[in-house]
Amino acid sequence: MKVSDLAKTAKVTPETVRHYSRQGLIHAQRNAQNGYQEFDNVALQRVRFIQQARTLGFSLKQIAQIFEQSDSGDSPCPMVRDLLRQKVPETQKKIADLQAHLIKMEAALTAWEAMEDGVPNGHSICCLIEDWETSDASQCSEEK
Amino acid sequence: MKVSDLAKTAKVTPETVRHYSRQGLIHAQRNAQNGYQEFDNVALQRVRFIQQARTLGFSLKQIAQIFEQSDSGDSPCPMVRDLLRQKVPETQKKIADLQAHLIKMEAALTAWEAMEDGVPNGHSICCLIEDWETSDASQCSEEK
DNA sequence: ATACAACTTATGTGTTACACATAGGTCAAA
DNA sequence: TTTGACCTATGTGTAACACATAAGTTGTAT
Repeated sequence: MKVSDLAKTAKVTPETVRHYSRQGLIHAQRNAQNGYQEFDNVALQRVRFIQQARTLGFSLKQIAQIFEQSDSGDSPCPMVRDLLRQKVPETQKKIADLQAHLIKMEAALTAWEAMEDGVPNGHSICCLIEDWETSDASQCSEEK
Repeated sequence: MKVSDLAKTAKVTPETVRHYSRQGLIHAQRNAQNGYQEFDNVALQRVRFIQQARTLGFSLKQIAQIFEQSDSGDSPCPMVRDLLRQKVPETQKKIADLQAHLIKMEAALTAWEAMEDGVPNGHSICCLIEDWETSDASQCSEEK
């Protein structure tokens, strides 16, 4: 398989394949005539693995470590398990943060729906954001 | 206020203040003697505004646009409202995605708890990730 | 046969929002 | 006056690619 064959099969861009190759995440034979990269099914499996791991929030660096473990004959599973265990609370926090933002955004939009647009008056840029913490957008448009 | 005075008051790093200044998000007078930047309360207000807007997911580029609107005498509020309206569904999607990942991660961790570590066998890197889609980690460790 | 589109290569730059390092000038206190 | 803590500008690094460049290669259609 050449770069774009692998890319199509794995449903990524050719650039992504080259990126992984440059980073040493996948390996290729070189065609002696033209220097083109030639990938096998192991590379395909790895690209698919990378995509899976990426959607779980693993970085390429972490994925590289997983491959190193695996290549050296050790099971990467304990490491993956540890990484996942760290990721669970991180993900929970991200969700909580996003939900808090969402609630504020929706509240602000609702409050603004009936409101006049505040015109900048030299000491206020946009009350919508400035009054965020107080969640009090009631005095947003002060004077017309 | 000098760079680090502003930084301390706004609770950001001096680097962040310089970054905003370089990007033109805040403006400074220059001390004629030594070329140091001299900030006023408007700059402080802006840095605080930027922090608020950043936690809402606005990029520095978007914030710059808000300032431009504001500086040219127009109310940035309609723009901010539009941006927020876009952000609500984006945020909802992010939350949904993260929750889906979280469920899978927790399920995988539970399934693995009782499991032996799979040893790489040449065609499997780490079943934990490979069998992600199927959510079926039962045949993870095939042979010891 | 040859022109042409569509591929490949390596390399370098842009993206985001800073953090950090460098080299050097400035300032207040001891 | 020396130290330590500040300031300056500039350049590099981060993550995971996307995109542009210039140049060689391949396959197909004419």
